[in-house]
Amino acid sequence: MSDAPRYRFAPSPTGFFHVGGARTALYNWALAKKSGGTFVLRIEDTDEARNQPEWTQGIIDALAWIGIHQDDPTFEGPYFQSSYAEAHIAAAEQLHRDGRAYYCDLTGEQVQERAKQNGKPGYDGYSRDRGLEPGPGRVLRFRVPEGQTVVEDLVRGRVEFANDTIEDFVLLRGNGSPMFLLANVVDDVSMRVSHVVRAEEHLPNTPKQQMLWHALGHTPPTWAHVPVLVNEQRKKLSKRRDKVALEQFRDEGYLADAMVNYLMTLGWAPRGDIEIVPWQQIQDEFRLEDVSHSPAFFDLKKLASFNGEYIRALPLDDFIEACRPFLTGPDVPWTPQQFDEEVFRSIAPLAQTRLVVLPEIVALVDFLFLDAPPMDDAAFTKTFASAEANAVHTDAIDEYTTLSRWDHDTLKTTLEEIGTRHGLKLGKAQAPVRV
RNA sequence: GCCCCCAUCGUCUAGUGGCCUAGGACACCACCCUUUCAAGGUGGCGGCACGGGUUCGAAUCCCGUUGGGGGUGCCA
Repeated sequence: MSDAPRYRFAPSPTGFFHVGGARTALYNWALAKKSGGTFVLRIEDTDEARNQPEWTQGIIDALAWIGIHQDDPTFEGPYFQSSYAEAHIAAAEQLHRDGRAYYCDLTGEQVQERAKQNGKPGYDGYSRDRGLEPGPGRVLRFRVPEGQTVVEDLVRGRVEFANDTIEDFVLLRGNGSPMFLLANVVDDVSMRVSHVVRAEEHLPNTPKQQMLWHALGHTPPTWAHVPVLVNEQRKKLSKRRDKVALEQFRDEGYLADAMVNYLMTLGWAPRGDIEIVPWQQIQDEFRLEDVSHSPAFFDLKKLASFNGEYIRALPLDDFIEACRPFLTGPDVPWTPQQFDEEVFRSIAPLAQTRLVVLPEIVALVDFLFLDAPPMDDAAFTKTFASAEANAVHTDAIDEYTTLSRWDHDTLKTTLEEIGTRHGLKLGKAQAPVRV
């Protein structure tokens, strides 16, 4: 058995891939790659019914987009948590036999009632010593030991929890099915996970998992809880309020490299003063110990800036290929007959410095393929407010129509002359023509 | 309520007791370049939450306050 580190990445199948999850995946991936270890993908849901194949495929596709490929030797999985229920239950029963867990017949309501009477929230350990046997409706609870639990966290350091603040949590539901916490630990043990790198929101349940590791007779993994990504209100990014689906960024014309680079600068920074760096450098330099402790605001503006830089840095052919989906899709305003690949090719270098996201390419080049391209009404009204502007425009149409040579210099000289005739300098004269 | 985490420009960060008059990036502003818009160049604005310690010396260590966030399910 190899002792190379094994990093597990465990998203739940929610129908889309969260940008925060993407960053965590990238952390795990960089570490696995750098160490010669393994990236273990586990689809996290104990309920078989919720595992939709297309959602799993969505996760795999999204991972592939950001460079985490299923066919890479570093990649292992996907595993489905729901298919290991038997092992989870067996582990729970073992815990019961060992006296580390006990059955309880209180319903959720009864637990709450007792809590109210006690003046203390949570389960009070009512059935600890009642020696109940398993039975329908009875849950199996973990017997939290006395003392304290110390979590050694790679990004946060030493975190202490007093065990008496942790209630005897449920391992098996009344219907016998395993809870996520248990399932997680059992799977981590059997998949020989050595490093658990996940979002900070999981820190409070880490002592529970750690106790389970010990109770099951194993040494807990190395923990690392990375800060969450937040919105402008400093709240954790959520699907309801915020744009968080990685797939959406992909579809809206963000480059994967830009996205990856940007995500990695949230909570971490490469050495030196340059933030835009190749993945290889990120992979080499990334360390969990250097990850920031505080939440990071996901800034669309900065992402846009990164994207623009990455677009500009693309070799021409790559740029053209990157634009293609947005030039030939069903939403494009021109017909395939109107679109001219060669014409596009010649103007592409000019367009390349003007894009923030790829779909903007359409509005930039549509006048080349359309008889009547959409106009900016505001700009039109403003520009054509003066008589001179209208005159320049009319003259330009006349003269451009009969021009012998249609090139940069001739066009410019002609327009300059027209402008002079109407008392306008080139800067002003060209405006109506451009509009 | 209880538990846990966090705190450097508006934002993302560098900084691990003297290299800090706190560096970079995004955003913003100005100027340059320019036939437009961009791109590019130059410059500017702007920050160590507060109060106590420790130390010859603190953004950096300790304590407290305040503020923010997360967790507290027979969800994952």
